Amino acid sequence: MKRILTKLNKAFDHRVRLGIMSVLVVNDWVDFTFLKDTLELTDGRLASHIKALEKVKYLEVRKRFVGRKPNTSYRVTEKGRQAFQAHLDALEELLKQSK
Amino acid sequence: MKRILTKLNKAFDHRVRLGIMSVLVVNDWVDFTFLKDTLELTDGRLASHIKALEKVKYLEVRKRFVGRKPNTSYRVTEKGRQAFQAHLDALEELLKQSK
DNA sequence: TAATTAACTTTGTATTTCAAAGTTCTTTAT
DNA sequence: ATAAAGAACTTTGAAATACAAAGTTAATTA
Repeated sequence: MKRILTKLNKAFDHRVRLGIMSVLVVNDWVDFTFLKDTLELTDGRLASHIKALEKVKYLEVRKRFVGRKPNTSYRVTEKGRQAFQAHLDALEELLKQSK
Repeated sequence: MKRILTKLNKAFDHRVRLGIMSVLVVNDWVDFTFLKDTLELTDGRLASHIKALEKVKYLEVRKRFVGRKPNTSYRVTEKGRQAFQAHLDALEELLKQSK
């Protein structure tokens, strides 16, 4: 029960980033539009939260053309997967704490 | 799986507030100093997050003297308890989402 | 040639967070 | 009586974050 809060990752403080991560941990290569539609975000808002996760290397990007359309996809890195799992573990521990 | 993000409560976006709530849901009337020590926060920082939770009526306050010392305690309101539970339920749903 | 689509980026504002210092009230020490 | 200390804040000011709205780029289809 030590240092409860330090184990929670501030990269995941925001619900939009929690949403992005939770979609990405169960799907390999998810594209921008899918995330945008699933999470019901404007493209600017989605882009900025993705950028924050990219910055700490929790996400990687792939840009290509699918048919004739540009397509950008993301997937979680190993580092991101571990960080997210650690965050969830910390959350769980926090919540099952007894008196 | 609809409107995933709207069910997450932004009052609980921050890890300090998650920490406060998780202590309060399992303890009746927790005092300021205990929260401060448990969560390892400065008093200013703790006070400001508590204030945010009070503002939305998730916490109530009791001020009194214990022996000769002033003592301020907090407990979660019914509204707060429900909101927190709803948030945790939403989190769980978010995380168990499948492809 | 014009309009559309995808995926951003930029701009400007508003909100949030924080440390550090200041405050109030009461007790204890000198 | 005066000073110092403790509890629980509040205030201040600065930095970081978040957001909507508008602008951008490159390729595509009408």
